[in-house]
Amino acid sequence: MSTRWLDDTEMTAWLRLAAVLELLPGVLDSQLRRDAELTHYEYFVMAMLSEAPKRTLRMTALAQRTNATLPRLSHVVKRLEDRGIVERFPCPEDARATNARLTAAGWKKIRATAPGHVATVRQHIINVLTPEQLAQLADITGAILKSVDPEGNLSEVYQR
Amino acid sequence: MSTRWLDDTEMTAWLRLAAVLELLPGVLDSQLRRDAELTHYEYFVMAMLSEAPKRTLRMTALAQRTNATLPRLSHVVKRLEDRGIVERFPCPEDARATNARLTAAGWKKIRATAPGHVATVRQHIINVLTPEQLAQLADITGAILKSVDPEGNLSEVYQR
DNA sequence: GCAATAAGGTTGTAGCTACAACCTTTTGCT
DNA sequence: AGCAAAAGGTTGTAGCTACAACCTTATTGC
Repeated sequence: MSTRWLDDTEMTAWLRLAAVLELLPGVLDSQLRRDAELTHYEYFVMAMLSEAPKRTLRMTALAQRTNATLPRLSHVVKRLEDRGIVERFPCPEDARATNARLTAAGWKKIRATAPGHVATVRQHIINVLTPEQLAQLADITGAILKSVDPEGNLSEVYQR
Repeated sequence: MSTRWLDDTEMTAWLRLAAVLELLPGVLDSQLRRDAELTHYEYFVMAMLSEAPKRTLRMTALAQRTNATLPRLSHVVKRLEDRGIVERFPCPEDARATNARLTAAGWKKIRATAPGHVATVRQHIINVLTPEQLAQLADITGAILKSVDPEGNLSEVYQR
């Protein structure tokens, strides 16, 4: 089985994407950690809860929306719970399930934190791209997500 | 200071990019871990060494090319050294510096591992994009890298 | 010349994630 | 009904990364 290697164009695109994968998470994490003692993933969990009805979601649904495994989410939510940012309670309809809800303190915290985070995203992503490039980026990442997560088990943000 | 929030187009592009940041590393890592007991970062270190003259680079240069901090690289190289994949030796020109060199076993290992890794990259990135999108991706990631790493301290893969 | 500072690396450790094991409740089958 | 399998979560732990502290050798300033 002979390998088809990457040509120059393919290699450049891939190397740059790999560099972004390596560097961008650190940039996001360090702003949030400095300004709010949060990781980007923790922020994202709070953001998804804040947009949900009653600021509540089942753990499984929350894991999907944050593109994470359930064990990872479980650990993160426990830490957020210890900090008074979220609370967990059993789901009435299904005794197996657990609901996670953003507390009042958590709601206050994400409202205080969001502006700085959005500014960071603008600074490094939105503002450095043209509107056309932004649309291209949505299409490109949509295609990649479709192949990385074919069954749509995780986030559905890439679905039309 | 009032915040300018993200509109729908901006939000979609960013949510999808964030999902890729979260999911793609795991896909790459698990293929390499399964087939070669390597993380993607370890593979990348080996790849950069394999393309260098004498398969040797100074730690600082290697850290730059792999978009990593020196402490992280130092730990990784130590583990690779324990496995006989790389070797370290003092740099003759500068007594402070350390050189890292890919061993014969390391060279053999990356040659054996590369086809599977390239196939994974093709499957999830290259093959799901058109040639135009690939060029767009290179430009977009280039712009992001320029803002994330303005001084060009790290990788120079984004420079024209 | 010789401190002071910078450059190049290594090491220790806290904290986060992946993976596996486990428990409980629900669903499906017959 | 009753039992097997699936769904929903949690917990334990190994391993990797970030951050800070530290050591050694070069370079700079005066």
